[in-house]
Amino acid sequence: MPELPEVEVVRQGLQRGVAGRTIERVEVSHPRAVRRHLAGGADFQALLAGRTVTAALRRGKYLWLPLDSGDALTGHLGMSGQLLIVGRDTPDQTHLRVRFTFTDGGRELRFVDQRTFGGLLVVAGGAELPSTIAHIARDPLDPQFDDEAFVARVRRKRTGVKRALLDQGLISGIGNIYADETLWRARLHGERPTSQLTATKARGLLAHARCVLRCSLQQGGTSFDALYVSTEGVSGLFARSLNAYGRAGEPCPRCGTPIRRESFMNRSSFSCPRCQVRPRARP
DNA sequence: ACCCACCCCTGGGCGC
DNA sequence: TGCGCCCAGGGGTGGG
Repeated sequence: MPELPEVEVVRQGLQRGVAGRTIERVEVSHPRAVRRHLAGGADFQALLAGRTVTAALRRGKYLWLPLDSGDALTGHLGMSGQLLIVGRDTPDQTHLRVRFTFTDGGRELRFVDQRTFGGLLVVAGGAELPSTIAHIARDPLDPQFDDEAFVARVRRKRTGVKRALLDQGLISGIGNIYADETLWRARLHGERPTSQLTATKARGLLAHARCVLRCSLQQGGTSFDALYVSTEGVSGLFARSLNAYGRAGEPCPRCGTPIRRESFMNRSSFSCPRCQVRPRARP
């Protein structure tokens, strides 16, 4: 569910609400939430108790909290994960999976996840960059993102533009919503072969992606329902600014042609049939 | 290197 | 009210 803007909003909430605090106790109430911590839930809890969180960092859609031990509490929200910072007297959420209490007696951190596609793990020595995330590219809002390297790599690929935008090893943080919004802005169909992009077009694509991500971040991300919220339980407002995603049958805000929905990798793609002409040849 | 199907889950919406 | 479908912002895997 959450893509870069949503995850970044959560990161900012963690930085404000958890960084500098010392974990007292960890309760794992659903083993699936820590399935990627191969040593098991008891080990997960033991590695965290008494540790101080030093920061809240993000790469793409992954988050991590560096610890004073040099390890990193690492997480991915999957489709429905939430990290909520709530008072101790807040009733347990239906899908509460992991609870963290802190030695200062203040608000708890709770990992709540309806579909359990998300998960947490402690990566040994991963404070700088957890090894489990090392294969993820930088995101386009990262100051160290290398534009020209991206342009060269994307043009070398033999695939469609949408697949490239969703390739977290090439450019991270973009999911189905922001891929469709980026393509709508760039007037490109997602099946357009990346090899046909001129360097100028590729730079433009990147600029459109940045624009969409920044704009969404400013509005707190996209929330279709209560499944995506910040650490404070607040929904984002970017859904009202979507031009293509989820708008099948509604007029294209640019030309009025009804937005089409197409099947794509067992999901959906939304685009304007007039502004975003489907290429004839396959990638 | 890439593509596809399929896996992991729960729940909301819809037609019947 | 119930049932069976389809759908949903994620990634990972294994076979072709």
